[in-house]
Amino acid sequence: MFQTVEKRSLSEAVYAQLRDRILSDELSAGEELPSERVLTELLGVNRGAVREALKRLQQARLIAVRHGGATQVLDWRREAGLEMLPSLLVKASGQINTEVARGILSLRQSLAPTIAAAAAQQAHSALANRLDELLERMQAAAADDARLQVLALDYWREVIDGSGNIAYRLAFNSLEATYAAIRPLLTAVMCAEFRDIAGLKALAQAIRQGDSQAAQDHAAAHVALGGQAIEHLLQQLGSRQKGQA
Amino acid sequence: MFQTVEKRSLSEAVYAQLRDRILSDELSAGEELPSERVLTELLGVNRGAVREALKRLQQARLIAVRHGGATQVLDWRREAGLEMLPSLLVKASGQINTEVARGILSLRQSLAPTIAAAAAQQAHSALANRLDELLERMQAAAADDARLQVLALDYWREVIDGSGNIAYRLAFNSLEATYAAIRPLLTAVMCAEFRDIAGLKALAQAIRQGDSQAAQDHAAAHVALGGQAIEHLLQQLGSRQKGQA
DNA sequence: TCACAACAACTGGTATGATCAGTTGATCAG
DNA sequence: CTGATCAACTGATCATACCAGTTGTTGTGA
Repeated sequence: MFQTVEKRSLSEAVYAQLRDRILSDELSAGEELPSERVLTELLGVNRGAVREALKRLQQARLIAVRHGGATQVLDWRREAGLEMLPSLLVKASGQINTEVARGILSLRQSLAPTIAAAAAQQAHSALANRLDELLERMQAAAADDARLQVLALDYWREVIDGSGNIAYRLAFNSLEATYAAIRPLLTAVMCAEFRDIAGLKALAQAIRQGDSQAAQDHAAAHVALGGQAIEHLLQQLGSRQKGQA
Repeated sequence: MFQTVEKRSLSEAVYAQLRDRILSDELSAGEELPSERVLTELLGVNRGAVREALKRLQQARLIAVRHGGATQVLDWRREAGLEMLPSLLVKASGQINTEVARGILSLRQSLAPTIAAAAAQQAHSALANRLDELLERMQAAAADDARLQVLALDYWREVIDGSGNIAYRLAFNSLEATYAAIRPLLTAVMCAEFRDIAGLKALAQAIRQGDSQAAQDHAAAHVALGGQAIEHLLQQLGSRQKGQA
């Protein structure tokens, strides 16, 4: 019903503005940013706020700052990390970039089976027990798609933890942050996947038995459900946006 | 022969110190950071430097800052993205975290075949031509492992671009930044993979023919070379570090 | 003419101190 | 016990210095 109101600091606003200009190629790679003092005047904020925003851009590998020299825009396609996905997926205008969405889907469908297989190989009953518990909670909430979505994410988090691979975990974190940017949309579209509790149950069973091949197959089949649903939506979106243009 | 000397700004030093403390669990999730004014005194730098460092930590999803409230340390295992891999791989002490290294290897060996398959499906002759050109350059530099390494990375960058998937690209960028942190080591250890120009040639051929299955297989076989070499090294490292402890 | 030192005019980096603004918990009236 | 008030935190913003590195120009000497 209620949602926390968004409050944005100045430096965050500056960061978001510059980030979006860079990601939309309005500021292209190699281009030099105005000096901090000029930005201060252009944006009407304090130099500290500008510098804080620049530090964030630097952390995101979107710009390169050199003491005494000009600040350059980097090639985000070559330098940026997965944490930029949310900003790439939903453009500054609010529209969804279907190409990016397809890419994310593909990454997801590639990683999920691998992770499931690794989890089956590493962890067995302890993990499977936790998964079974989650599955019970999912069945109890079978009517509430939003709740199912949360539990499904918890489920995958457990599987990833079970794989013992921190790299998978970090990649998943970035993906999850991306989902969060369009959560309401996903809740509606991907319910076919959330409701496939049977698929997750089969996966848990495969993990319990340490059968990594079965785990891989069940994971692939499960995430394909959401993948198909989204692909269907993207095709609608694509033709609609094309129709508008 | 020569390498650029590293110059570190105050805010960067503060960032690095706090980041390492968080990633090493010295500062654990949920814990509250001292206030900015206190940090200023503890670290002996001005408040601006502290704030800039905190902004970077915030961008990296390592801390949560609330206006008026205390700044909390987040659970990096749950929040951080792939861009933290370099700092996780090589600990503050300089030692390599073998568990993280294995995770990275696994991620790499999972993604490479998928990406190769996608590239074969999407792009054909144009990409294959660029790859062939790179392969010629690799053959010309066959004696220079460091040069081969650079060209191999260029090769994969082309393949990823050919796949048209920006998510793969961003993940690759993070991985590449991780490699950069231990480049000299990799040059020595992974030369078996860099020298497998024949494998990359077979992959290029599969891409030209649009044979995604063959591309997937060749990619898997190729990256397995480096994977085995590193796994071998990690086992040595593991037993040596265990011997020291 | 050609190095090259010196300098001016940028650039970002650091420092200080004040003030605004949100949070928290204690206190006190109702 | 509820809810307003207030003091004491917290981070956020601001203005103004000055330090430090880079860059291009300018003038000097060989």
